[in-house]
Amino acid sequence: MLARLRAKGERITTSRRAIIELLSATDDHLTVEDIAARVQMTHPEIHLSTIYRTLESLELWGVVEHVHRGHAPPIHHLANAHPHVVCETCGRVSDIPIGALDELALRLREQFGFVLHATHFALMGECELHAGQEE
Amino acid sequence: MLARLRAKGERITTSRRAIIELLSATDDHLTVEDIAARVQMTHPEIHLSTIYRTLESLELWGVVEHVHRGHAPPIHHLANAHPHVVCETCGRVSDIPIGALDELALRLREQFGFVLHATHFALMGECELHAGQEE
DNA sequence: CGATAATTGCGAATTGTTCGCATTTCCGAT
DNA sequence: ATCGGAAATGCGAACAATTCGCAATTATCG
Repeated sequence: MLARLRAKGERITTSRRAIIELLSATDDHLTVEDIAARVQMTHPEIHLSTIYRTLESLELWGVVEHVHRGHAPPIHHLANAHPHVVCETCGRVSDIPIGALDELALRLREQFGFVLHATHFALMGECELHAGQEE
Repeated sequence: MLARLRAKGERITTSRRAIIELLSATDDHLTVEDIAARVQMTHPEIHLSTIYRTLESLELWGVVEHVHRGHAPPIHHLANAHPHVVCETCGRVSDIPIGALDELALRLREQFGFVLHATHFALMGECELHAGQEE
């Protein structure tokens, strides 16, 4: 993976390595703050703004993606496109299968010419534990 | 509409009246900043923080809703639940039919027990003019 | 190694939103 | 009509998340 970046002619720096390793090691859905906290456990010198910039670069290179979750800050993970659902009550993020939005995407494209980016936002609602409550 | 609020025992104030009138008069998708600018044309004394609080109240009472749009600030409109799509390139917001997400909602509920709030976030992607470009 | 362009650390600036609090306003009871 | 008290407002300060400018550092190439 680092090799892939090197092949692209990008530099391998401490923060890039640290963030890629962190995201590779977990399936969690991490906010920038989460990432900073964990990266800084081993590399306290890595500044928050560097994390923002690193994530931005990694995203540009297709290594990382982020997902918007309404009121909550976005989450980041290795590029591995699948849609997400977020419970508006407890904040839990769950993955849903790749393809779950295909039918919708097709319909939007045919009827409105709109090309859905199904992984760049979360579907919001209530998980089974909180269904029925309001936000 | 104002009568409906009065019936609920809520007070009718200048900012509440102004915001309801503004939102009733347009189909646009307005950010808080848009709302402030327009309301303040006729009521310059209405403070931005009042607009936030008024929108919060109106939302609590089911008169107004807001929709999240990823990077862009949320938009507000009279409660009139239907889903939205947002072009990530030009920012344009379009309404899509009530029910366009029903099938998806049903499937999420059956398979994951997840109750979709189909109008509390926008579907992101590219409109017909910008399809193919990246964010 | 040494040059050089990319990247970082850092703090300050921005943006969007919330809060505390003194003052004002709404509205039901007088 | 007007009074009293709760509710809402205006205001500025506080906050949170993110971006920026810039000097110092560092990864890579020759």
